[in-house]
Amino acid sequence: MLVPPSRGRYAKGVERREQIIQTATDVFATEGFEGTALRRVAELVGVRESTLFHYFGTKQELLTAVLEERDRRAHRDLGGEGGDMVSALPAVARSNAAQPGLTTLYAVASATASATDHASHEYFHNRFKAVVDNAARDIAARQEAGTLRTDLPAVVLARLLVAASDGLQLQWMYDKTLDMARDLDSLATTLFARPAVPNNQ
Amino acid sequence: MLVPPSRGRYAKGVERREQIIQTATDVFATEGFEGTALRRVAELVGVRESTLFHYFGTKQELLTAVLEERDRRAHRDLGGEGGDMVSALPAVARSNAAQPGLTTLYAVASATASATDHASHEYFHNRFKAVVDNAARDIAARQEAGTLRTDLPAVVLARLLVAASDGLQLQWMYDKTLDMARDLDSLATTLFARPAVPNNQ
DNA sequence: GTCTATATTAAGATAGAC
DNA sequence: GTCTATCTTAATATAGAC
Repeated sequence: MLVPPSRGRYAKGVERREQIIQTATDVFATEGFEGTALRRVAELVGVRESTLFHYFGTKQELLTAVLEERDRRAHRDLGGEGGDMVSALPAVARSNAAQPGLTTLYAVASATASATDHASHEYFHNRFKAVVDNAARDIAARQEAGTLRTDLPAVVLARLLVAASDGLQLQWMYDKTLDMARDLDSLATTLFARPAVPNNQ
Repeated sequence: MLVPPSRGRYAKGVERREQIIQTATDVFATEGFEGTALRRVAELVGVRESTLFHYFGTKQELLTAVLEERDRRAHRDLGGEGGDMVSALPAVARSNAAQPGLTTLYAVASATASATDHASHEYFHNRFKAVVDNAARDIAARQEAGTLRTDLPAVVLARLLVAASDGLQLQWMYDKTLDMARDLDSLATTLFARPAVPNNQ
């Protein structure tokens, strides 16, 4: 990311890299992160532990790669760029509900990495900024189009939308019968709706 | 709990118990939970480690006691029972922002304890239920009083309010310049406001 | 003042990190 | 394999009921 390799990665390396991330995703999602030794991941991939460290210098770095890959997939699955985030969040929630292990992994990591010296701190810091900014851009566009309330700044609505998303996820982790997508949809469509001009009082 | 003590706790024991919780609160809030040995807490209290284990069977149990005491205090500081939760949350947020360590401790623990076999799982499960129920009761009362929108069920609004609260806290952990209280106030007063009856369109 | 539950500690087993 | 932190067990000191 910082220094591009002078020769580029060999095809085999790229593939192995993906394979490790995929396996680590499964293992971390199933057995947790803290409690799991990289040995498990290495065994399932069919390589030595040292091979893992060749690709990812530390266990935390591998975790960050897993989370980044999750982001990339979510992004891909929900169609391209920044647009339409308000209506996309319920779908994201539905997808997350279908992957309890991975979703919990994200939640735990996001809370744990808040210490500034934590290895994944920068990742989450940037992620929150990017997600809120994206949402704000989308919301601002809708406000200009007249389909969203304008009595609060787009950034505030964006923060609240993202916050509700993460907060509902936490509640869902303790009660899997909760329908995050439904509640988020209520927020996005009903609460964010443009209030009618008052006719009296 | 199962067998009630035949004689009850001595005054000395009650006091020491409180002292341990207070010290553990400071230590965990400052140095974290995972990374901290109970030895540190014992030293600061001025007792042996085994004394800690006499009062709290496990480290997790001590953590749960710390979190419960935090709840009790927050409850006390904001005046009595369930009422007025909607307008109280911004104040809670302000109070939390003034205690970054303790707030982070709660956030990390709440995400970590979601596994059903985790020692603090039941505590958080009950807590979420109680907090959302309280909020829902308050919101329902305001809906009947005509001061809150009625186009969404009280429970949904309650879940969203609590979710926004926890979610904003997470964002704040990565950007301490965020004003959680202000955003929460916008949610509670503006978004939850009763929409006017439309006059046209 | 005696008695026994509770408070405290000492010593060591176990498990996990490095 | 070594080291450190968590937890157990058992034994001693002390508070407070009677």
